[in-house]
Amino acid sequence: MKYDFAEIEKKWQAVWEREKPFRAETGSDKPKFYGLIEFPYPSGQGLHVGHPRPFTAMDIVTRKKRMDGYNVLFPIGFDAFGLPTENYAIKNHVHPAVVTKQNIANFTRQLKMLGYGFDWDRVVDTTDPEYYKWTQWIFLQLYKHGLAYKTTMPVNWCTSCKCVLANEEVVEGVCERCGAPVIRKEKSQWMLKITEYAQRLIDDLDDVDFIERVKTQQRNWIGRSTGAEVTFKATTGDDIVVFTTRPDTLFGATYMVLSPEHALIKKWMPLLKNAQEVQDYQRAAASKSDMERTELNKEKTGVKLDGVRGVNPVNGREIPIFISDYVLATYGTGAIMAVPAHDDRDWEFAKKFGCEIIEVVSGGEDVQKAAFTAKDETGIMVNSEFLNGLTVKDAIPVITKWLEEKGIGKAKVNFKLRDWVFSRQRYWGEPIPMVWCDKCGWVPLPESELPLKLPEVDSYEPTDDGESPLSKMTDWVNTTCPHCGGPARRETDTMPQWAGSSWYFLRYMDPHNDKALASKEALEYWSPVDWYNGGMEHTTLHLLYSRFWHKFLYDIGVVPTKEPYQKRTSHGMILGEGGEKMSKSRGNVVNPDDVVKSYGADTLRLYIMFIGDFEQAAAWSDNAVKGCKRFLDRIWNLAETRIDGPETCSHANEAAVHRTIKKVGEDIEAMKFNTAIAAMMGLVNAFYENAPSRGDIKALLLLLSPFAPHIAEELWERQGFEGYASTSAWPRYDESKMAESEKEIAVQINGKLRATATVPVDADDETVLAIVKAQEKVARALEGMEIVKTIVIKNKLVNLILRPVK
RNA sequence: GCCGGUGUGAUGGAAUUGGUAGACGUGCUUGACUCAAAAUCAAGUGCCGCAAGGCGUGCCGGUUCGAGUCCGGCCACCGGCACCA
Repeated sequence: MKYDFAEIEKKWQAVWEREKPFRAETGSDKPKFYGLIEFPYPSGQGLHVGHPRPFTAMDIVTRKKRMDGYNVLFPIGFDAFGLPTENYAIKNHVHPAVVTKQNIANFTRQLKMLGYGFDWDRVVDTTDPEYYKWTQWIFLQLYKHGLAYKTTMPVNWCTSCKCVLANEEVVEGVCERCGAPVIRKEKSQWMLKITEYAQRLIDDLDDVDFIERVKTQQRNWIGRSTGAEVTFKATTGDDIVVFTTRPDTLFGATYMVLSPEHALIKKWMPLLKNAQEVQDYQRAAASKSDMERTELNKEKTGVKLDGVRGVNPVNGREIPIFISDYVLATYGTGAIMAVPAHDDRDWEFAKKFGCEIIEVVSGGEDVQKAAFTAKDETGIMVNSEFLNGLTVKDAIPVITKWLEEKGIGKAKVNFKLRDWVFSRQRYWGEPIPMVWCDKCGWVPLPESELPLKLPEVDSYEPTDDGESPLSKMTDWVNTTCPHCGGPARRETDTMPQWAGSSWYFLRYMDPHNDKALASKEALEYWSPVDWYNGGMEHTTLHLLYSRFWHKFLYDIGVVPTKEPYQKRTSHGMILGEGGEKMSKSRGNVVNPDDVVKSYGADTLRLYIMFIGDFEQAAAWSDNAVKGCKRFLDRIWNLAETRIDGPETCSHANEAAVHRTIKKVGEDIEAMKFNTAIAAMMGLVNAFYENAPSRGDIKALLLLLSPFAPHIAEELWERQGFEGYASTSAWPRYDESKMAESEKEIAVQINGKLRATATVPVDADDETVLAIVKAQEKVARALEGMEIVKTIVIKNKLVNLILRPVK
């Protein structure tokens, strides 16, 4: 019979549906393993071939863990709030909830078609009120602990989505999602104080097993820098506080720069002789978009304040004050001391505006020609009174202590991370459970009133004035104040897409609980997630946000661990056939439905893991898919009919079987799925040379089971083995059975490969040398030569160093 | 500019602690089966050379009996951050 993958896959999927062999059991005595993948956004296009890569990888890992005797939680759900659904709803006049339902049904069909061992009883959907009740609950806790606040500030505004964005969602000045330009807009927004957790979000990376590039990317994004805050006096008597990472260069500060938005400028305006010029500059800076500010990151501009000067506190020198947009209002204190001799940006500005450049660190080139910025021991302090002669490294603590003693400065740490803008002016998101009362201000909804459900509306379009569509729903908006009972209005903005995904992994632990986001028992049992695989694009978004929420939940005693995820890995993208990104416009999108139809789910699973290094991007190849199908066909041919005999390995294949068991097991743990499959292919090739015994086949089917579960199960049944392959124990290997009796070793002469020799394994050096020297090629090379040195590496090689006999 | 990653046959990619470079797959060549093709099975396939032999892991140099792997110096490409003081 032919390998009828369609029939076989249907058959076993029905068995899994009925018998639920992949259900997780909270509280089991077995050791637990929680494997997590990023839950998909159920788009209208359905699953993309990019999805099966991480999904199959974690399916393999968890299937193996199950076979190793673990109680495995491998859940799935849907991150279903979001703009594409809402936009589709607007265009087609369907309710987003209806669209979401259809899309989830389609995704579910596709995921089941691929044979993943999810626990389907634990599916979560972020748009389900029973789910977002708890998202809202977490928001209320954040509010009650002072970590959610509403404020008016300039925010990122996507001109196409008509919606504010978090800093993390702006990439090179454009919207991360739609690519439209982002402008600055003053809006009143809910904010979450992620900055309060900045230090811990860095520190606790030391305790988790994340791949290095994830850790560094998070550290870079949080952007910690240490230095000092120093108070300069202005000639008006005002204090100007600056932040610097180089307090050692204080004696070289020859001017100051304030950001155009700095508060003191307004106060000084009447004193300025060039007030008009200053105001013009402020206006010009304000109208620049993010794009212009970053892209035009070239020529420095600025205006000198005419009428006010600063005083350098270390030497009492009066220095000019400028305003310039190269100083950011949102970082540090929005003001700097400029040390042109030792900072590239200050140097450039000083050259253009003719400011004095004073060297205070020697060891570089002429500071009139370029700034000398080295921070290490190469520089020695000069022109700096009591710091002279010290290295930069030694000078920093000395000057910091001095500033503290004089009361004009102190050590200070700054972060690039900004608070999280948490409001969106859209319909399809969680309503923010807050009420505005003219008498009481912002009042949180009582927890008993959760979930605050989205109202039914007719139109989901954001309003032209940038308000949420909910603002038009007067019935819903107008309410009573939970505090005083007077008339009040609901918050009409909704939460960002990232809200629901910030805690979903907790809900999986206890998805049907209506008393808490999850029971204490479930949280204690399953926490933390043991292994979380996901995309690099979520490193500064989802991963950072969910770590923040989890730390907060830990602080208020809800969750038992400081960190949500013990291990984080990341997969490379699947590219189109030509190595380009798959996209509808390029027409190179591969649909998993088509592949399954032509080759079957097992072939797709195998191919997507065999395609290359899991962490590296890989290009799809229709031809190479066939190789994986061939491999399964070859296994089918070997095992289609029952092989009788004892369930032990055949003599001829024993070593190969044991080596493959070891290799496949280790490779799965190391995410080297491609070489695991290569090893199995090698074993099958060996079986074509030496017919496999019943035991040989049994081992192969068990190894294959996590990768290609349907065919493995079918052949397992045909062979008449007990139970199911997918719930059997992972095979064991025996090192002593892996060794072969003979080994081919390399024979080098003067370090160059000249021959190979077959020697008994672990033979002593004399035996090996005797065999090697007896070889014709070696004997010929030895003529007229003497051996100067002999190197023998057991079971690997012999190297003879020769020179002519004199 | 800073941080991280990658560079290996026609091609996707393999190579423990430095120890036979190119596993496994694709493609290609040849043979078997077939009226024929596909499929399948078998053999071959880094480059130059009839051969002996020589040359080969982005480039230059070094350490070593021996370097894809270690050290120094470059180049190219990919990703992240970017006027963060």
